[in-house]
Amino acid sequence: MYSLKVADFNLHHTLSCGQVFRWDCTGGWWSGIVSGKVIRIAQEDDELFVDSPHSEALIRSYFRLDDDLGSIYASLRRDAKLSGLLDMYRGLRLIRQEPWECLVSYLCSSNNTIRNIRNAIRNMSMCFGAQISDGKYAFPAPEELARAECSELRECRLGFRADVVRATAGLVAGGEFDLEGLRELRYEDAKEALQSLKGVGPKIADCVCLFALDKLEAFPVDVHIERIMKEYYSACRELKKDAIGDFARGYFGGYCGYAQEYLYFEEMKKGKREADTAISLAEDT
DNA sequence: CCCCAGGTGTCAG
DNA sequence: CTGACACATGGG
Repeated sequence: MYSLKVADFNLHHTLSCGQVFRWDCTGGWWSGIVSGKVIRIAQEDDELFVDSPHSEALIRSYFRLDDDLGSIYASLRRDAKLSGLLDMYRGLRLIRQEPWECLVSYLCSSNNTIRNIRNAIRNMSMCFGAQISDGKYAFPAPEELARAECSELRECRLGFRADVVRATAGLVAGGEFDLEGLRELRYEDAKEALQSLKGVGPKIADCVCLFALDKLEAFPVDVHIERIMKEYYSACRELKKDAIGDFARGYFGGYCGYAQEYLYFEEMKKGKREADTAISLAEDT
């Protein structure tokens, strides 16, 4: 167990905003699995308490604690809407995910719910990943998923996504697709390369670029982002998803990926508030 | 039994 | 190039 001082960091926002799928919070402590090792972590004010075999350097890299949020915020304050979100969710940071787990996670995201995505990832890890400790499993390597039968992946509740996950695992395990190498490419080239994979379109490619490949100018546009962008920015009213991403890059600039995360978190919380309201209204009747 | 969920591939027009 | 539709699975 060790601690480290942090500034402009909010652990809870960072892990709750929907960018990662394998973290859980109990009693103020978050626990997750990164690079095959368990991390337990908690925050009190500007101090982070870490219980993990991972080094402090790994933790700092994973949570992007070296990003200068002050200057990123300054570059994003283009309007009152986003500016309000930056203040409301101050300290929310992008996470530097592992490319392979990130790619598979978002392959599972198409036409799916967060809950089902989390279950599929947990099932795959239990079936094909190395056991770390009681009930804890590493995310399976490409070779491990490449060895899986599609029927076994179906049993992990991947649904129609089983085929593309297995095919992608085969390409990455066989060295035919150099996922790690994409980090060296420009954003546009990395995105194009990802889209050559079956099951990867513009949205999933942008997620991998942003969450795992350090392409902070990526702006994934899903149905939620499309909705909130059209609500906040009249220029987006008539635009399609791809054009909304281009608009965001031009409007917010090179750190628009950070803007996307705040907008997504807000839209997610708004949806949850509406659902809670609907429940309480139903209880009233 | 309807609809929807961090989309994408396919196939008419 | 554009729009409609299917796709497994779980939940409202």
